Amino acid sequence: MLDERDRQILRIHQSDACMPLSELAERVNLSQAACSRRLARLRQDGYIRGSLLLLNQARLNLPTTMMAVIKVANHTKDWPDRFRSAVSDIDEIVEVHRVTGNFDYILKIVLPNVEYYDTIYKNLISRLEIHEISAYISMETIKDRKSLPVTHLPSS
Amino acid sequence: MLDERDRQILRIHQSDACMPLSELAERVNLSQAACSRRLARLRQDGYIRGSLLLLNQARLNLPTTMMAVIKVANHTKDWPDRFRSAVSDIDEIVEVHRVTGNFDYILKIVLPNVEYYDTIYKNLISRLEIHEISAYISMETIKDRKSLPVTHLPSS
DNA sequence: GGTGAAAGTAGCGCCCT
DNA sequence: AGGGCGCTACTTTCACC
Repeated sequence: MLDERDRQILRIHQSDACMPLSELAERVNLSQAACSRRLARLRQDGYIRGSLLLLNQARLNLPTTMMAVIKVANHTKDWPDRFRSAVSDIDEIVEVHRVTGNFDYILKIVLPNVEYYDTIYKNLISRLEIHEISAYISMETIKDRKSLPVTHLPSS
Repeated sequence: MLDERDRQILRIHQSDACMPLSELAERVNLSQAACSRRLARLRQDGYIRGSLLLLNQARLNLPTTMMAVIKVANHTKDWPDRFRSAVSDIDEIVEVHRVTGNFDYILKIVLPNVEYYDTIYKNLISRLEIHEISAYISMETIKDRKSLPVTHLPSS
């Protein structure tokens, strides 16, 4: 289990993967050696899976975010694999969840503009039998924490 | 504008913020100095906004992901601010979009379990007048690329 | 854009508390 | 389990070509 120090390390380090060990150690009031040991353990135990560079979506000419909900036409045996491979192939689809309730899937899509959605749409319906698909344009991203809360860990 | 090398750098570096310059330079067939100069420029021009540590959601006791859609009861003047501050305060709400169409907001929520959603729900309705809120449990995350496609940039 | 040297870091082992 | 030290190896950065 993790103690408060470990949680602090994850919380602070999470938003800056490139933070030098010296700074991280200082912020959690630990020597570099101790901090390095803890980091190694966190990595070892699978708490830390990797690091990412945070790119500027607008700069990459992807200012538009949309969400789409999909209902499947026929829940055939080969559908899951075909769906998976279709959404995998489309780079602009960044996130896909299979969900309970009156939809089957919820997608997040990033695009150069709203019109470009049509390209994605045509691509999808050309490869899959979709019963219903509705798209929602994000007018404003109110919150987008790329980090996770470190508050639900069982205390040690 | 960016040339193919710059795009390559972003594409490769994106999925590993901690990749040593030596490796990055080698993979794009550039000297370390040249690669470093390009990186500095990309940073300067705002393509790179920062870095993140990718944590293991399950390990953090947050194995459950849900999506929620919300319709506002009354579109009053003070609603946007109150909504923003409510969702900001709730750590488990990781993403919020204000959208067009027959919903007003779409949320992404991470949780220790499905039951915990009730806590979030009660928290939200205690602070806001919500006309309709429906939650969808993610049974399976089919795709979740934390990186962005680097394919829509105007070629130089 | 390439090269080479100089300064700064990380990571490791060690021993001690 | 943490602190402090010294070591080596590596990374970054800066001059210059």
